[in-house]
This record gives sequence, C-alpha cells and structure tokens, in this order.
Amino acid sequence: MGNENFVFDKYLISKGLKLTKPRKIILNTVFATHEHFNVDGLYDKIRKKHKDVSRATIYRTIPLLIESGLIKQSLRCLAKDHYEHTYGHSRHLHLICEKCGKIIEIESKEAESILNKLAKKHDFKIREFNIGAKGICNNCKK
Amino acid sequence: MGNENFVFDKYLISKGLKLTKPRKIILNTVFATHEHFNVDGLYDKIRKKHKDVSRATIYRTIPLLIESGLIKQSLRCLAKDHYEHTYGHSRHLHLICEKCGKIIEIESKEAESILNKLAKKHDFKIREFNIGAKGICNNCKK
DNA sequence: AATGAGAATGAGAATTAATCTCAATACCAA
DNA sequence: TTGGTATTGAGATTAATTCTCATTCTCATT
Ligand SMILES: [Mn+2]
Ligand SMILES: [Mn+2]
Ligand SMILES: [Zn+2]
Ligand SMILES: [Zn+2]
Repeated sequence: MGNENFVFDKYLISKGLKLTKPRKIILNTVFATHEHFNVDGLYDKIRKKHKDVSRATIYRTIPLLIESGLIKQSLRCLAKDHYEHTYGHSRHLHLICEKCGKIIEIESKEAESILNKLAKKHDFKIREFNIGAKGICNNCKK
Repeated sequence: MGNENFVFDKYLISKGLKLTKPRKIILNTVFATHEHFNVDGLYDKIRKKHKDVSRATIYRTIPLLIESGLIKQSLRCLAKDHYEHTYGHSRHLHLICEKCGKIIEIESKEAESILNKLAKKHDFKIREFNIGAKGICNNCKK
C-alpha cells in the first residue's frame, strides 16, 4: 500500500470531505496497477470484488483523485476518457497506435522545455503538457 | 472561393461520391473563416442562411473533409470534438487557456523533430502530432 | 457509546454528442 | 429524360457522463 493513501486522505481532510469505504476501494483499485484506465474497465475490475460500488461514485471520485494530484486525464480513445497516474510517475509522452491501441510511453524533457520557452514568450502559465502523436506501431506495420 | 473546393471535388470524384448542395454549403462555411469549429457552432452558422441542412449531414461530411485532407480533428473542449483547417495552414501547436477558452497557436518545428526522433527509435510511424499545453493565458492571469 | 448535522451513497433518470435507420430525393452518366 | 446509386432530413438510437433524491454513512462532539 503506497503513499497515495496519505495523499488522498490529506486532500480530503483539507477539503472537509470524508474518507469513505467506496473511495478507498476506488483509490486502491486505481493504484493496483500502473496502467492507464477508463471508467468502464475500472468499474468491472472493482465489481469483481465489491458488488456495492456504483458507477456514479466512480465518476464522482475521479475528479477528487485528479484534484489531489494523484491522477490526470490522459487521452481519449474509443469515445472514452482515459486516465493515468501522476503520483509516482514522471511525466512522459505517448505514441498511440491507431490500429491496435497500444500506447508507447516515453520520458523526454526536451519537448517540454521547448514548450516552456514558447509559453514564456506568450506569458502563458502551463498547468499541463499534452505531447504525443498518433500513428502505427512497429507490430502493426507488419 | 479558395482551392479547397477543387481539393474536395477531386476527393469526392476519386471515391465515386457526389458533390451535393449540402456538402458545398458545409465546405464553404467551414472555410469562411480560419477559426477552429465544432459541430454545434457550425450548425448554427449554416442555419442562419440555409434552413435545409441537417445536423446528420454535417456529421457525415466532416469525415469526408478529414479524409480529403482539408481539416483535422484538433482538440476536445467542453465535451465536444473540435476541428481546424489543415489545408492552407502549416502545423502548429496550441496553448489553451482553461479560464477563457482562448487558443494560442504557435508554429514550431522543434517539438515535432524531437518526436520524430523518438518515433524512429521505436519504429513508430507518426500520422498526426499532438503537441500543446493547457493553462492560464496572460489576460486571465490578471 | 450515542448523537446529529452534513457529506456521501446507489439506483435510476436525464442529458447530450454522435451514430444509425429509412423512406423520400438529388445527382449524374448515358 | 431516365435509371441506378448516392445522399438527404427527420427522428430514433446509442452510450458516456451527469444529475436527482431518498437513504445511509462519517465523524466531531457529547
Ligand atoms: Mn501514460
Ligand atoms: Mn489550431
Ligand atoms: Zn499497433
Ligand atoms: Zn484566458
């Protein structure tokens, strides 16, 4: 059990919110792996163990996880929003295969530093980078 | 009237599709300005002049405009897909203000060349770049 | 341990962007 | 002009996300 529990707890307290059982379950399931996830997949995974957590609560908890800095909205695929950890992960960019859905994650500060330079020139304060590309992965090229 | 008409016409012919009145209206409205657009805004704009173009036809025409290389899917904002011209525009990245919605467009090949390098290393064929950041613009910083 | 006020929940309804269906119409080569 | 095909508008449908609300949980205070 990693520190994400402390982070989340601290956030909830700071906002006068309560650490409930469904929120614990959702948090722990989200951090059970390092994979990207979407609501549907998360719901199925949770439901195997806990028949009493609703979709509504998952949808309500995700903004809290984002606000607390644990996850972020990552990408959109098949008309679904996808999320990924920020806590415990350094920033990275994505190469997304449009054929098989595979996501290649690459750490690289170079592109970010270019964006930082451009943002400074325009007096723009960056909150979140969005860097990547879509195309075809090596496997799908045959 | 720019060359987008020729491009679109040529594409339609090559696919055995027909250049219809609604398609002309949609194309011309899309290229009446250089702004990003979404289906709702486009529909309203078209409807002021032409009461007989349906939302369904707009939704059906957008993939054709994309396929013909005239526009591309750009960004997602307020739960709506947004599009922008590719024809007549060089590639650029976006700084999106989360407060006022303002979009700053910047031409810069630097970030792309870094992505190209990384993609080559992973034997990944890029079809479309996605480079930008979200944050707060200079006006909204007060 | 019991209380109570406010926060959180599950179930299902509501919203809404995007897609689909289908009968009627427009297009265009011949 | 005609005929075969593509296209259309209207409305139904889908599906992700959000909302409503009556009931249940949390937790600081007793
Ligand atoms: Mn990732
Ligand atoms: Mn743009
Ligand atoms: Zn692939
Ligand atoms: Zn702004």
